[in-house]
Amino acid sequence: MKRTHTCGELKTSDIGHEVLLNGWVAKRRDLGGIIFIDIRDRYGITQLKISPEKKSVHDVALSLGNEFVISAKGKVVKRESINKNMPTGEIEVDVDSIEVLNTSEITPFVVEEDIKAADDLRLRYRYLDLRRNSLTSNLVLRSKVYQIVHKYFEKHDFVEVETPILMKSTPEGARDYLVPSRVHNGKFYALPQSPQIYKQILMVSGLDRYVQICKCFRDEDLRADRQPEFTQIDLEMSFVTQDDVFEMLEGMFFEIWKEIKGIDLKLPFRRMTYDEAMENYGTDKPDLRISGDMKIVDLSGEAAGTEFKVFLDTLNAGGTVSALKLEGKEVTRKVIDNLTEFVKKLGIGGLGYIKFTSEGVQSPLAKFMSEETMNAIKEKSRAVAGDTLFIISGERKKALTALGQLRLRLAEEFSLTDEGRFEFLWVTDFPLFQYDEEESRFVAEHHVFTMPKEEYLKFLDSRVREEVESIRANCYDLVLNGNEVTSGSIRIHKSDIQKKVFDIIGLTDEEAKQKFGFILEAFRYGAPPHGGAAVGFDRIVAILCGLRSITDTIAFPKTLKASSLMDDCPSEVAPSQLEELGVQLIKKQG
RNA sequence: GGAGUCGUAGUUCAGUUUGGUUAGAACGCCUGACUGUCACUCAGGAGGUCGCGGGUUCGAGUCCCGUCGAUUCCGCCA
Repeated sequence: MKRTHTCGELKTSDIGHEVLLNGWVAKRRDLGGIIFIDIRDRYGITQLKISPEKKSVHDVALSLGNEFVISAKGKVVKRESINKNMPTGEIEVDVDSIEVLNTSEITPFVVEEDIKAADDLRLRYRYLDLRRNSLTSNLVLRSKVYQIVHKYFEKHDFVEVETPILMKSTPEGARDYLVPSRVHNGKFYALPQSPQIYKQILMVSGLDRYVQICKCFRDEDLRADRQPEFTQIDLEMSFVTQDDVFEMLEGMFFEIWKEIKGIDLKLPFRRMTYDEAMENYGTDKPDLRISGDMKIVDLSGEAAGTEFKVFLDTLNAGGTVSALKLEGKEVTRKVIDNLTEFVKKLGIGGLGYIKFTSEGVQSPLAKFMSEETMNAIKEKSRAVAGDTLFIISGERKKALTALGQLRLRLAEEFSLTDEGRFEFLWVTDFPLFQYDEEESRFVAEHHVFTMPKEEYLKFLDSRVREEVESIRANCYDLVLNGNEVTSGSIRIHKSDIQKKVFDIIGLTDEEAKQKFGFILEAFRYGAPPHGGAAVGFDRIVAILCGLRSITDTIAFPKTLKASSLMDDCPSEVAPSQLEELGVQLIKKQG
C-alpha cells in the first residue's frame, strides 16, 4: 500500500518499472473493455489502464466512483496515444491490482480544475475545493514564501518572538475581537490587531531586531482583500531611520520575487510623498502599471477663465477643477453615461468631458469658454486629436479622490493596466492626524506611536485644524500594483512627544495611563529610537498567485459576513459556558 | 450602517420583462452498449419546498413587502 511514486512524477524513463500509486479517482473512462482511470494527488494526475483480461482488477475498476481513495499497483508503460496536455501524458500504468482504501459519497460538486460551483458551496466543502491543483498550488506557494521570509530575517540577525494572542484591549484603531475572561469575570482580553505594542516593548528590552509572521484580528467589515483574521510579517528594528527599514524590506521582496518568480526586482523601489501621490493620482496607493501613467491635471487656472458656473462656484469655495486624460480611445455616449453615474455615486455632481478630434473639440463645456481657454486646456493637458479629457470639480480632496477612482475605472474599462508588471512604490510623509468630523476630534492617521517629522514638532502644541493636519509623519506604506502591501513608521520613543500626541487625539492623562500606562512606563527606562513595519502577507501571496482576492491564499477563509461556512462558525454556546464567563446575552431591539 | 447583483434539479444556468397546460438545458448520478480514451461516445432513466415567511390574485418561479445567505462597492479598516 505504500506508494513508490506520486501521481505527478512518472516519465518515459520510468517505463518498465513496477510502481504503486496512491490517490483519488479523478475520472473514470469505461470504454466497455478497457478502462482508464485518472488518479490524482497533490503532485499531479496519472492515467491508469485496466485491461479486461485482468478480470479481478477490472471488476474493482468497474466499482470505482469519483473521489474514491485507491492504491494501484502495476507497470509503467508507454501510451499508445500521447496526451501533450499533461506532464505525465507520455506514460500510463498498466494496473495489476487496485486496493480501495476508502469510498466516497457523490460529491456536491465535481472536483475539477475548471470549477463551476458557487463560492459558498466551495467554502462549505473547502476540503474538496482544496483538492484542486489551482488551490493547492496557492498554499504551496504561500508556504514557500513563508520559508524565504524566515530564512531572510534569520540571515539578518532578527529574532523571531511570539507575542500574546490574548492581550489588552486598547482604544483607537479597528474594533477589537474580545475574549471574556473566566477567572476575571467582567474583564476581557482582546485579540491583537497587530503586535504593535509588544514589538515596541521588545525594542526597549534590547532585542534590537524582531520579526514574526503572525495572525492579526480586526472586527471590521470585510472586502475581497480583507479577512477578519489575516497574516502579517511584523518587524521592528532599533537605532534605525526610515531608509534602513526600506532597505531591509526591499531585500526581502527581492528574494521573494527572485525565488518565486525568477525576477530580479530593480532596487531601490521608487518613492513618492503622500502629497505627491494624492495630487497626481488621487490616492495614497497609486497603481503605476497604467499605460500613459494618467496623472491628474490641475485645470483650476484655466477653469477660472470659463463662464461655467459650477466651476466658478467650486473655485470660489476653494475647490479644484482637475482632469484625467484618456489617450487615443474611442469614447461612446454610453461609456460617458456610465462614468458619470460612477462619479455621482462617489458624491461628485457630474462629469465634464472634452473630446479632441481631428475636426475640432466636442464638449458640452465648449459653449462656456472662449477658444483661447479651450486651447489653454489642451495645452496644459497636452492633449492631441483622439484624446478625451474627463473633468471633475469639487472640494479638493474629494475631487482628487474621485479622480483617483475614475483613473482605475478607466484603466479597467479600456484595459490600460499591464498585468504582467510589478510596480513597487514607497509612499512617505503621511499626515499624522486627521480631523474626524463625526467625533469632533483629531484621530491618528496611522497609529498613535508614529513619530512626527522633526520640522513639524512645533505644531504638536497647536490646536488649529490646518496646522495639526499639516503635520507630516515618519510614516510610510509600500504600494504594489495599487495595493497597500506594507505599512510602517518610525516610532515615538520619548514620553514627552508621546504625551503631546495623546493630548491632540483627546486622550486625557488618566485615560492614557489606564490604556497605555505600561508602554509609557517602559519608555521611561531607556527606550531606543526604533521603527518598523508590517507586511500584508496574504496580499503579497495573492499578487504572486495572480489573484485579486486573498480568499484563495487562505486554507480556511471566512465570508464577507465573517463566518466560516465549513464549520458553521461563529456559533451559539451553551448557557453554562456563558454563566461561567459571567456573560449575559441581550436581545437586539427590532 | 447604506447601495447594487445573485438565490430555480446534486452542480452551472435558462425561464421572471408581459402572472396562465405537465418548470427546461448542460454537466453530474443510475441502467445498458462499446477494447485506446483523456470534456470518451451512444441509448435510456431517476432527480424540483423555484432560499425562507407573508401579501396581492381565480391563479405566483414570475408582482409587492419582509427576512436569510453569498458577492461587489461606499462608510469602516490606527
